[in-house]
Amino acid sequence: MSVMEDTRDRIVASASAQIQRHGHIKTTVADVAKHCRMSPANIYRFFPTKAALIEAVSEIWLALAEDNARAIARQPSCASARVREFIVGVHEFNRDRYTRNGEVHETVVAATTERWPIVARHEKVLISIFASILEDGVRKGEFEIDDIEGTAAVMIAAMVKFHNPIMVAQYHGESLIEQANALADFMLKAIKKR
Amino acid sequence: MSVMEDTRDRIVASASAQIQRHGHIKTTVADVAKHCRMSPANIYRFFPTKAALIEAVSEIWLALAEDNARAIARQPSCASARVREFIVGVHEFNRDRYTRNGEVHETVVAATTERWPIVARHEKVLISIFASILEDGVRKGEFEIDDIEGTAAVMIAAMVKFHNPIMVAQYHGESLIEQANALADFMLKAIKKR
DNA sequence: GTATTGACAAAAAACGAATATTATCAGTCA
DNA sequence: TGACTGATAATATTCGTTTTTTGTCAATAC
Repeated sequence: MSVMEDTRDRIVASASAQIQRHGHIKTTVADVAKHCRMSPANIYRFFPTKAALIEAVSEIWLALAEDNARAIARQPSCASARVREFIVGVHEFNRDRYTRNGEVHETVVAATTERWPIVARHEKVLISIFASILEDGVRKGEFEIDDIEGTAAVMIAAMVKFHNPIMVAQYHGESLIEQANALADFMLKAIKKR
Repeated sequence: MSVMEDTRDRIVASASAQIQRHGHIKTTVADVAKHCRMSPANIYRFFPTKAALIEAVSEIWLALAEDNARAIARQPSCASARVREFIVGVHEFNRDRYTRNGEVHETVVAATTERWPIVARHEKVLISIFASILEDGVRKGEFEIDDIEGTAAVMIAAMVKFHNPIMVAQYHGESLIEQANALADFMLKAIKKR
């Protein structure tokens, strides 16, 4: 079975490379198959549809964003600093993807627009990572919050302008770092203990 | 000159009606001209391009949203209640336009996506209306805010998920009223005097 | 007997000629 | 003299056709 998983990974890696070059619309199952030296039909033994393949690729890209968020959450700085870093850092991650890897970003935008299941899951993960910062802040007496998960969800919703791939592309890739910092300042007022 | 302004208004009204029926893409300058019983060429005496005409129509629709926002800001309730009403009410206004008048909403979405100048102006107006609520709250000792205009801008940015026409359409017209209320609760914590 | 493929139907996309739309401007009409 | 139009060039869109792509499955190969 390991050989099958290996083949699956090769397909995903090849699809990922193709999409980065040509975008997910121009990338055909036949292209991916050719680069894997197999027939298009064989792809369908591993993925029920082309969409499922693209989804598997997108999942990896979203996981990169989650890794980035987790790295910020685990930093040794105080919780307030990490809240700010999360808001600004996730924005910058998205913006970099837009400017440096347009095809990848476009695929993530499609996933968001068409509301693929992986995106809802991704949002939940981000909320939970952000909640871990809040929880830490509460434990250390930095923050005062009743419902940590609920507050994390509300705060993530307030960050939509800076985190949502559609919005990041919408603002034509311009940096909203100043504004993101201002939002951090504002939101910290709501949770800081005094 | 009043006769010219009158003609201009007739053109805008006719275009508005046509767009509501058929959308701004299917509406042609010839259609609008026919309904005004004039030649297409004459439209161009009043508007340099079709886009300028659509913009004039959109301006009126955005003004309706501003009127709605102003009505909320002027209510006799306390500032906190008006902050909540603003957040929820502007969301509901957008959602209603999406569900009840899809073609109009689609045009506003195009204006937002393509960043027509009127949209930036509209956002500034909303910020200033919202700032008037904040100012009132500060004057009455309800809120404690340093930079009122700046805070208004940040808070409007945090409402993007609920106010931005693209986002409202994106969420498929579903009601985010619960979430909007939760955001109001959260943000009020940041500005309420204690 | 499991992995893989070639052949193929259904659906989608690309293409290109025919048609419609935008926008201009010299000229009419009142 | 100024509001308006008809004729028309440039551009964009539609629509029908061809080609490509997606997805299936019985047949093949290892």
